[in-house]
Amino acid sequence: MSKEEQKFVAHITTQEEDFSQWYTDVILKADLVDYSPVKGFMVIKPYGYAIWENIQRELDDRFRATGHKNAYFPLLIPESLLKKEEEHVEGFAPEVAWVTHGGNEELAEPLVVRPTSETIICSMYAKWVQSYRDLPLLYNQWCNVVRWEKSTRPFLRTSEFLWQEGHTVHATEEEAQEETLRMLEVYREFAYNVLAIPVITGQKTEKEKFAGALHTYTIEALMQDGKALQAGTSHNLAQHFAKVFDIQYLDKDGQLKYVWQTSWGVSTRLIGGIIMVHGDERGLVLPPKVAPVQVVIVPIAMHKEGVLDKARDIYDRLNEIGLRVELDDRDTQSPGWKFNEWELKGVPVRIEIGPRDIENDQVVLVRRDNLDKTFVPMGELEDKTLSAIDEVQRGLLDKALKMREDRTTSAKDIDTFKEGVNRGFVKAMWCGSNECEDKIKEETGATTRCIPFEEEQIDDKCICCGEKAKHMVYFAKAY
RNA sequence: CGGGGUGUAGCGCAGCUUGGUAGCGCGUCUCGUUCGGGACGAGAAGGUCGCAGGUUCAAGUCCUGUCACCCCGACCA
Repeated sequence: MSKEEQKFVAHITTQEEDFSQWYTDVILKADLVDYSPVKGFMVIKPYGYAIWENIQRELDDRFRATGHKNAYFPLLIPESLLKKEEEHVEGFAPEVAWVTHGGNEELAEPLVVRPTSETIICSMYAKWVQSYRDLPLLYNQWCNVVRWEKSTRPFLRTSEFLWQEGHTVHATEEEAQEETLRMLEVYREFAYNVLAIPVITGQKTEKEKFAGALHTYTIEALMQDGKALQAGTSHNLAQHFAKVFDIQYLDKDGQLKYVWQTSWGVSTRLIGGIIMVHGDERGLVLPPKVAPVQVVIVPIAMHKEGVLDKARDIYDRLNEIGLRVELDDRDTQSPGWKFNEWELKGVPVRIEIGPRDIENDQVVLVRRDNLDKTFVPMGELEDKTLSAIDEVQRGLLDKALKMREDRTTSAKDIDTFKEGVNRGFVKAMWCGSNECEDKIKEETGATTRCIPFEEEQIDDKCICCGEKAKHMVYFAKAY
């Protein structure tokens, strides 16, 4: 590493030294978030929020394409509604925020700030669903939820977070199961193609499933420090909520029947995932598809005749073809300073334009993922920039795939297992018992991430108790 | 909620042991020179030392309490 680089990276803790601190340094210095006066609540600043907006747009398109409509349900839920489904209350009661007063009046019934909206939505669905002709209802909402967390970290776990929650009701069990898996696949495809994050898909164990669900499915991503991040979940709620909220419809055959339900969600936690999968020692590295700024233009010696005009011309041409471009024409910062700052902010492509380039009718193009520099003839500006954007997106995915592969092992014995979970995912056999799951967690710090859809036969015995194995499971330490 | 750490100018820190009128670097503002990987000179602005009590002639410094943040666990998206 050169002296200059050392000087720069000295501002950020290295990943190797302390990954958590690196994460905190990066999100603050890249201007994604700031701490608010309320414990556990973060301000998402414009640059961070723009990432979320891009995630929203990409996902929302996919939700619409699969027949869903957006709606909005209230923030506050009466205590009695939350308490209707037994497992659900038990799961969420310890972390809900209560509203007990309206103005100066104490409320007759306390309200909770939604930790998730199954209950209030079900109470409405009970009114809206009468006939099989009303089904299915395929609604989604973008909103905030509050869970009173004991320890918080920006994006990964905050007391309030932004998310989307899809809530659907169906006439049949099969339809609900199809929907559950359809949306999981939407998440998987989105993570892979948009966030450049390859995820493992599979089913959660009984212990790890959503409070009130029959089955929970998950997408699990691996971070560069070897810890797993649950990046999205899709639940088959069966008729658990339908029965307590009395959501029934009159079927073709004249019979009154309960609906079958699903719910699914991803949150601003995804932003934490992007940072920890792609980031490097110079800061953020953003996948072009969600980067708030895809191309930054840095003029060199911009006070000189023609430089700024040329830079504006480049800006217009790239803007014209639909790229998110920014021209950094601040006269308070030197070019070198700007290079470092935009790298810290993870902008996928940088274009430099100076007197020398103008003379040669070219620009300098630099990729953020590998810092490769190329000279691009002015006539090929649009083509070469677009292909560079594609290459960065592809490059990040390839790198993430390789990282996950390097950090995934399989284990037949507990020692190999322990080594493996210090590096990443471990594939191992499991007998299916809660006891073994607990014991493994206690001894190794690793939890079951999921029972993947594609299981391998690593062994025929449970890694913990040695009894006959039921499933191959992905284990990891998790966020 | 347990263990550890930190709160002093916008940011990063020193000062605290041994109480005596608050400092450094970066950034900011003005002017000039610069501009191809964190430029340089000159001048200037900016702090009730996290908050609340207490001890003292005197508290950033000592004592008590409290709040917040960070890290590691437990719990959870």
